[in-house]
Amino acid sequence: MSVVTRFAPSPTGALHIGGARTALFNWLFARGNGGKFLLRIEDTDKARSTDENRQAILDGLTWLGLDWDGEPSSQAANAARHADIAHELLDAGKAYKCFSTPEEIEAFREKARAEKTSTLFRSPWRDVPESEHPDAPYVIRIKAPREGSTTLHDAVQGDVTWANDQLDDMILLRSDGTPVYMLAVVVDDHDMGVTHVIRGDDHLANAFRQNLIYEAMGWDKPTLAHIPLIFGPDGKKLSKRHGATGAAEYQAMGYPAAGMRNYLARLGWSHGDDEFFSDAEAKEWFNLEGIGKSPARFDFKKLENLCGQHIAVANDAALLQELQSFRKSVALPALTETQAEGMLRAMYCLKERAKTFPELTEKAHFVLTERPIVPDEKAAKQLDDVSRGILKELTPQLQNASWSRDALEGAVASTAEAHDMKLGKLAGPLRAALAGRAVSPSVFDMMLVLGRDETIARLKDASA
RNA sequence: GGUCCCUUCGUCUAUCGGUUAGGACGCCAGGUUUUCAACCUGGAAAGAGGGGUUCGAUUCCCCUAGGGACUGCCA
Repeated sequence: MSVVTRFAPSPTGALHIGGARTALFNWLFARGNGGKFLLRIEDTDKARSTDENRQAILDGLTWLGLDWDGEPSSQAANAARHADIAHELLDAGKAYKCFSTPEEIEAFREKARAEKTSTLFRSPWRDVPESEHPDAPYVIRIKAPREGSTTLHDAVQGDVTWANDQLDDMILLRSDGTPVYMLAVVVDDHDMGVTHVIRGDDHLANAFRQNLIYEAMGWDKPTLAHIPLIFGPDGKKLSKRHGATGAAEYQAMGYPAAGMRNYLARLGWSHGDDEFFSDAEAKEWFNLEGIGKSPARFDFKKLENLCGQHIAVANDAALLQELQSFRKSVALPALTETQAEGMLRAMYCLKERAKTFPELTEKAHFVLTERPIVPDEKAAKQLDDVSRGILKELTPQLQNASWSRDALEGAVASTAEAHDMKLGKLAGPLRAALAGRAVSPSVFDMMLVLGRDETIARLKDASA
């Protein structure tokens, strides 16, 4: 049986970073096993679902590079099918009509809470024959067993056992005839042929409710894998006050998608001591056994470290392309053709020193800017009269040097020596003249990237 | 309140009864150095607590504590 996984977000908000990881796990598992990764939008809550959220989720997955098979399906679109199943269960005597009103139920719960007894609602209609049914709105409830216990095997959590009397006769169909999530997931998962349900462990308890439907319909059950949630750095559930909860926010901060995937995969899953790995390796290695049972905290430092490593080994052209889409995502103008070309020439010395796209851009300033170079405050300090004099002296020497790294280093070193100063002392003003910044790649790399004419011109500008 | 789940360095984790408890990020010290980043060397740093089981427990069981999830005509 080939693997089919799915990611089933509800479009009631943006793509949460925890959801992104769930999607990633499903994607890795499917791709690593030659299976399919499906996307299903759980939009049965019409009041809270929006098209914007739906699009944001799709965009987030796309940014992360998680491609799904086929078109995303809409759960709401299958409502008729869900209702059919509810009626099938009703006809089979495995579900029943309940005429209790929401008010009655709420009153019961309130009383139960006050008396500290179970708030599980026991419908009085469970065994009332059809002939005694009133002509009133009703919901369809499943008949849950009240005795014994149920043990479900979870690939992450192991065997989990629930007493059946902890299960209520959950609603399948609302009084307006619309299906409820708990029914819809099961029917859709079954219809879509989902073999492995990998989802957040906030659904672990739901699994027992959903199991009722599988049992009643006699359907094959998928393998379950409930993964722990992601916490914020303080160990509390990741929320708004931790800053970034949405995948889009990480995109806006300029983290490369490959680094994000690596970090997220490593958060709660492990393959021995492997920390830094490619997508190909992740797909090959990913398995349910490697998923941990305890919640993991989000660590920005480690994210950054991995992102830096991924940028360093990335393909130059691909990096440029991702930089461009990053700029687009934060409403920055696209790099011009000239800038892009310069970027490509400089990439070899840029990518080893950046962890994010903003950092990459900052270090690339020397090649993105044009003459006249306007030094920032720190760079301006380097260009005092003395150092400008030395630059002036250095310029003709560079002009005559063969444009190789050795020759350039030689010229600069001898000029420094002539003034009885260390190379580092001269590198400051030189950097300021070439980049207009106090932080940049090596001055020699800049000269090599800029070329003779541009380098000389910038030096003349600065020492004039 | 009830039910279920979780608990190894600050953080992510390895270990699947016998290890000087390993790695990574971060941190500290030193080195390299042309700024930043990177890099090299070294270092500090952990089995929540208490009971069992066992020749031997981080590993298996129980209790306690702490954390979390669920407990909707939401998903």
